[in-house]
Amino acid sequence: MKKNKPKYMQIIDAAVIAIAEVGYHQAQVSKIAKQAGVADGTIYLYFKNKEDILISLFEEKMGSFIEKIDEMIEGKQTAAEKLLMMIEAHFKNLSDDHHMAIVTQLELRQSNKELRLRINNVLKGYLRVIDKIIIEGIESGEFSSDLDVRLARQMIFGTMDETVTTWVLNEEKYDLMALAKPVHKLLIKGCGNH
Amino acid sequence: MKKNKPKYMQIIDAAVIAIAEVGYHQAQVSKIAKQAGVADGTIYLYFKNKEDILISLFEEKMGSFIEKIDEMIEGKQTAAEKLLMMIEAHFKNLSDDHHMAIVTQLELRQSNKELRLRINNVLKGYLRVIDKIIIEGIESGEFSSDLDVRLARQMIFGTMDETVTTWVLNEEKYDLMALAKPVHKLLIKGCGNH
Amino acid sequence: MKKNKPKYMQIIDAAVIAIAEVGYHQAQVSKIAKQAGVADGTIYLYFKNKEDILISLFEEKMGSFIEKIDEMIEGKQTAAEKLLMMIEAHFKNLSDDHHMAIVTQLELRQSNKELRLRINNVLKGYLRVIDKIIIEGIESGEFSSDLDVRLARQMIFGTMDETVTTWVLNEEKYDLMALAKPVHKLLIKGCGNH
Amino acid sequence: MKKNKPKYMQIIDAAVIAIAEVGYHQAQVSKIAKQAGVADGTIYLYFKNKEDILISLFEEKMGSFIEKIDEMIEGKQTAAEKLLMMIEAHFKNLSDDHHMAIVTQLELRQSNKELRLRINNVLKGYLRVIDKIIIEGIESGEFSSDLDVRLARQMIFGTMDETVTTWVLNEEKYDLMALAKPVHKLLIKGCGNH
DNA sequence: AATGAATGAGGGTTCATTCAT
DNA sequence: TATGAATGAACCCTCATTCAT
Repeated sequence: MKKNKPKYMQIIDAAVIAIAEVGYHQAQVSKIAKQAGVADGTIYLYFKNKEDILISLFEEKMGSFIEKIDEMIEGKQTAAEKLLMMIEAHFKNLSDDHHMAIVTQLELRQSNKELRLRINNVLKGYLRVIDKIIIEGIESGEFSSDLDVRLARQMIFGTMDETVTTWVLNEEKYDLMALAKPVHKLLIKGCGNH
Repeated sequence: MKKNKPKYMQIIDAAVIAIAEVGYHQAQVSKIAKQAGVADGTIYLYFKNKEDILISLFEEKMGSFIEKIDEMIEGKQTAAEKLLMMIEAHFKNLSDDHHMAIVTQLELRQSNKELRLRINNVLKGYLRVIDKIIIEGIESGEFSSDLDVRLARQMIFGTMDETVTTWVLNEEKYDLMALAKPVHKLLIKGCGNH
Repeated sequence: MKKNKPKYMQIIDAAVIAIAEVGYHQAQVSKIAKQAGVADGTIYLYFKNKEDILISLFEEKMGSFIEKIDEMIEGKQTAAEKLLMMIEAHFKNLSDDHHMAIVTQLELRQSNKELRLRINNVLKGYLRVIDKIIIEGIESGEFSSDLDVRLARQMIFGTMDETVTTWVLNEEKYDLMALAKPVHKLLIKGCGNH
Repeated sequence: MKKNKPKYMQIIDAAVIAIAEVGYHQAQVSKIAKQAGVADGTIYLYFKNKEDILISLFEEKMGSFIEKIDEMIEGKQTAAEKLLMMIEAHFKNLSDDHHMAIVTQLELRQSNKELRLRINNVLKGYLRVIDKIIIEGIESGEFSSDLDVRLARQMIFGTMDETVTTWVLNEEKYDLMALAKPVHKLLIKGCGNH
């Protein structure tokens, strides 16, 4: 598999940095190659085209993130605990990687059809995790029984996403992690059973 | 003022259509000009460059939307009613204009610095409206007194935005307006005072 | 005749300034129009196209210069005196009009076929004046009898022109007029009869 | 060094031809590329932009010409002989290369600031050669001791230049080389010591 | 596998010119 | 005559991608 070859990740990591620094369109393939320490042509031994780098990058990083989340959540009992775990993991993940945060929140919002399709495909895995938590919460009685799963998921994801985007746009001037608990409280109340 | 010149709005409307159809990058200036029924050069009598069309388009449409919202909200008594009004207006606005919905939710998420800056500037007006509702809700006792305004705003805007984006990505196959009430209920619960 | 209409000279004078300041290619027609205080379209009531302005400008200014020279020379007796008169007039003419000096020495050296043709046509009148002086000098015995008229003319014109160009390129930092006499002496020696 | 790469000279030679044929402004980069047998983009691997081709072309050709002249002059004893050698070399150089003659005498007289600056820089090398001859002539007593070096240089260069330009404008209908001796005689007389 | 020189399609923008008023 | 809004042809340059080595 491609992913085992060292240059594959080398290029992906270079792309994250290059794209975060100057934006996707400004990040020429030759710039990424230079950053990765490989020749321009080498990029095309590992990626179909420039867009493929962007998508692969997301698939790679997000894929491992979802796996990690899944594991972490297993260990928690209640839906509320699982949700908190997820929010914290989500925030921590992006807090820890400045470049990736920019790429995720800004650069990946490119509006190309194929790009969007493949990104949404990856995101689906994440949304499924959220759905699982919601359904579990409803079944356990933690969450309101008439909660619309799709809407609840949109609220949860939308809120987290908006929170991170705002933080990135504010140049990460404040502590994102500190927002995990209050955001969680807000969402729990929204989903909750009162 | 530019806005009184018929060609100004003519070009903006053409741009909305052209960009919605093929995306911002694929929408050549000449294509927009053709759609508007003007010469290529005419575009540059009204806009500094291509990007300026995109921004102006947003400023124009969003600006008038915010004004409209502001008026509509005036007529409502409680914060909850105002919030519902806003969500409904937000959803209706985009439901009614297929092309604009695509441009707003997808194309405007371009990652160019200046673009983002000017868009955020417009958005601030919208966020202020949301903030006003939240603060009013807190003061009237409708909303929890320990509600963090910024977080609540991020939840409200994030949820609405995510809901519309999902709807657009699903090719508007279902009725967005029907989601206004349940989304409102969800958000009210989240902000609410229990 | 066009030349009697006030706007004709108004535009020409504006063109000299605009072209001297930013160069022919940078001097947009609209800029010249503005400088002249007329509408863009008005230019085309007096000139066929942009290039026609440049040529007309030269024809106009150079034409009257040649006439002037011709008259001044009449009054002089010897060929040497006539030559000095001409050199002094040539240098004075360009010394007195900074903008015109730039246009003549630099901007008019555009390499467009038609432009060159018409400019040469005007120049011919000047060269004829020089030829006349040379022939007179030969006939009177002042100049060498085996002087090649064309070569002598090229020496005279070439030397004057190069002197002015060098002066312009040196940003007119020294007194051009002061060079008239030494240049004259040099040329007389070259043409002279020893 | 760039100059060793075959494509560099290939493009320069193509540019000389293309520019001589249709003029600098009419000579599209794609036309030059085609003439050179390379892709448009290849041009930009060797030149900063279109103007850079024009300047490089001059630097390249003139640079080697000056070197050549310098060597040839070494072998001559008197200043007069050196001057003749230079005039002959100058005329021969342009006689032998029809395209280059056009480019040098007409196209390079473009009035762009940076262009002029860099061209003058190259020319300085040439003017220094002329100065050297003049000074030598004065010191050896061949030339008048009160000769102004700058003026003499302007006469020499101006006369040669004007002679070549006239010849080019007359479509090279006569033998330029045949003028070397008479021009030399004229100039020597001008500089001479009588 | 790796290189990097070469490719060439593609498009935003300028500005001389026109023409309806 | 005069206007100036509108026109649209024309072109340089970038950069993702290829391919001979």
